[in-house]
Formats: sequence, structure tokens, C-alpha cells
Amino acid sequence: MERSEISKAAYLRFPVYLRYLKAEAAAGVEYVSSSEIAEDMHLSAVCVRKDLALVASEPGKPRLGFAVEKLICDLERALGYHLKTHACVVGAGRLGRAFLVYDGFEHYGIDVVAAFDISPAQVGALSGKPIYPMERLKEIAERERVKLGILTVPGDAAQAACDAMVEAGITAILSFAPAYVRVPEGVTLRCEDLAATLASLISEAGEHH
Amino acid sequence: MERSEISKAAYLRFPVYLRYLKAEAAAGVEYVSSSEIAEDMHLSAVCVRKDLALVASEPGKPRLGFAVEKLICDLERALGYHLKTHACVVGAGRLGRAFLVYDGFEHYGIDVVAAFDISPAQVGALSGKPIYPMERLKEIAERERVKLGILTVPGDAAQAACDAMVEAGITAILSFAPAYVRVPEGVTLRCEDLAATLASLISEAGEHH
DNA sequence: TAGGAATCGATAAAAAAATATCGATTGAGG
DNA sequence: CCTCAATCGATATTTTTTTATCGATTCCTA
Repeated sequence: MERSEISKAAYLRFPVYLRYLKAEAAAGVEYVSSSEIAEDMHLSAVCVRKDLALVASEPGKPRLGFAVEKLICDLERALGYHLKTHACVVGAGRLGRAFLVYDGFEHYGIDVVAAFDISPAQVGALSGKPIYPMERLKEIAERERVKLGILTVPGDAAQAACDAMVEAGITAILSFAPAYVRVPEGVTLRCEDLAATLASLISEAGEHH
Repeated sequence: MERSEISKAAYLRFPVYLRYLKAEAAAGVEYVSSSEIAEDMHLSAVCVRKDLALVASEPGKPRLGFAVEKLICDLERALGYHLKTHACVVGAGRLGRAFLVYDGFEHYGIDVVAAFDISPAQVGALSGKPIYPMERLKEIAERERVKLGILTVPGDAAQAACDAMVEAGITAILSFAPAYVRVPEGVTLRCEDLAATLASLISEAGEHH
């Protein structure tokens, strides 16, 4: 993949550019310059130019800037949104069910096909998406070629659930469980600590004087 | 605040250390060395030592390492979890309601006091937490000294809701709305694009060969 | 049609962060 | 009680990321 040349930090900015550009496109803007983007997004213009140079399929035009629609396509391609991936939710609590029925994933090439829960009370379906008992995780995940798992169980159940996901062949896990979990080599784990994110936001805001 | 000397990247690692240490503490471990942490967390030992040196109130002991309990306290203090902050949820959909009743925030010094929604159908309460109509946002936020807002509305309502939050005196916003929103100077905004996070996870995992 | 203003992209410099190296310290084992 | 092995913390180096500078390009306007 040629993306290895793209810096990690830049990669994290891409989704933000994408949203910005979509907002501009919706407003009827055809061309946008690095300087404009930089100003609106509170970034340095040079940084924006460098980032865009990494993904833009055709160079920006002096005096005009970049074609918005074109840039959106380039970004989506660079981000891999044109690829289709099956995902599942493990832990059908409030948060898990929110993910299960959230319809915003499809634009990103992600299809949440099912949820799993250890409690029989949760088993059933929600908005047409099935909720299975945990025992069927491996069977369904293999059948549906699920490679991505969203972990939304209580902290004390996190490690066991995580192990089950790995066992089921899931290779990328996004965990919202408030616990430290280990995964074997070859499995990508990202932990989203919502409370910690909030807390860091507070201290960031506190620095604004 | 003396935290300005702490690197941004290190600050992001602190919550992960904290979780790890709590897991160790729960397992009865009293002392832990940088090398152990590094190995378990897939980091460089030097990096861990440097990070811990930033927060540890007393130096680590050669041959033993750091006192786990002590380190937990130091990290929590550095992260500001001992301060109390009031937060509110704007948008009482599935995701918003999940945040409203989530009981994991208190350990981080965050108290979610209420939710707001534009739809009268959502108004009421959930697990003792009130859900008010949007019109009362300013009144309640000011009364309860709410400085932190969690934005969980549909994309097309995001900017308006965000403006209302700013108007109500909220200075830090964590947005889960799939849209690009602008905030005035002095307001801290963090966007959590769940779908984009998932998508980035996929491509990260895809690089593992 | 020609000048000018603003943008681009490339190269270079600066800043930040991660990693490596090394002597000093200290608890454990003989 | 003394040696050994492992850890710490500090300094130095490398790598990564961001910011600055500058000539070339090209679209708008007169």
C-alpha cells in the first residue's frame, strides 16, 4: 500500500477534511483553496497543502485551488471508504444497540451485520439487525466474513469477549469497554475511552486562558 | 498549569497507563517496572519511563519499579480526574441516551446532569436523569454550571445545536454528529467520527502484512 | 492581450517526539 | 556482607512532523 508514505498524523486529519469539503460541496462551492481550508479549520496553510498533495489525483490550480468534488473522491479512496467490510457489535447494551442501528456507517464502507450478547434477554433483533447469543459469534462471524468488531460490554467482561472475538477470526477491534484488554499479535485494537476523552477535553478547554 | 510541559502525545497515553495499572492493581501487583509496562502495552521502555517521570510524585526504585497504587493516584491527578465538572447531552437519540445513563463518567470527575432534545417525544427522564426540551438548554446549563456538552444529534441539526450550546455558555463540546461544525474562538471542540474511526481501524489492520 | 495577484508545489529549516546509550543506584541471592 | 543483575534517570541521537521560504504557474481584470 502506498499509504505507508502518508504520515499518521495526516491520516487522522483526512476525515476532518472530508467533512469540511462535504459541507462546502453542499453549499455549492466548486473550488476551494488550501488557505481557505486552513483558516476555517484552524490549521496552517502549508500543512493543508501538504496533506492534500498526498491524496489529490490532480494538482491544485493556482488562483483557484482544488475541485471540491474531485477532492472528496480522492479522500474517500485514500481512506478506503470504497471497500466493503462487515462488522459486528459485541455487547448489546445501550451503546451497542446504538451502534447496531446507526445508519451512518454505510458511507464509510462498513456494514454492521449483527450484534451479540451474553444475556438471553437481549437476543432478538433491532431495526432488522439480528442480535445473537454469544455462543454463535464464531459461527456467524465466519459465515459472514466479519473482520471488524465493536466491543461494548462492561469492563469486567471485556477480556473474555475480546478473546471470543479473536477466536472468531476478527482482526480489528474497536473497544469502548472501560478496561484494559490484551490481544495477540496480528489483531489491531483501538480503545476509545469515552470518559477519558471527555476528561481530556475539559483540561484542554481549561488551558484556553 | 504545569501540564504545558507534558507532550500532547504523552498526555494521550496516560489514560491507557491508568487502565493498565488499575488492572495490575486488581491483580494484586504492588510494584511494576517500566519494562514490564512497555512489553505489555507494546511500547518502548524508554518512552514509558519518560512518560512516568512526567507524573510520578516519587522516583521509581531500581530493581523494583514504581508503586502501582501511588502511580494511579499521580496519573489521576495529572489527568484532572479529581476535579468535578457538569456535563449535558444534546440530542437524546440512542447514542445520547446511552451517554446520559452511562455510569462510568463519575470516576473521571464528570457528572452528566441532563439531556436535551428538540423532539417533545423524547422529553422526560431516564434512570433519574432528566431530558428537557431544547428551549430550556440555556436556562438549565447556566443554573447547573454546565461547561461540557456531548453533541449527539443528526448531522443536519449539528450546527444549530452547537450554536445553542455555545450560547448557553458551554465551553467544551464533544461532537458525535456526522457533520462539520464551527465554533467561535474560546470554545474547544472535539469531533469523534465513529464511522471514520472504524474505517481507519480497518486500513490499519490491513497493513499488518 | 498583457499585467498582476494569488495560489501551488518543492526545498529547506525548525520543532517535537520517539528511540538509543550509559553511568548510578539498589534490592536480591549467595 | 558483598557481588550481581536489573532498573532508573539523564544526555544524546535519530526520526517524524510541522512550519517557513521561494520561484513557477495561471486565472482574473483592465
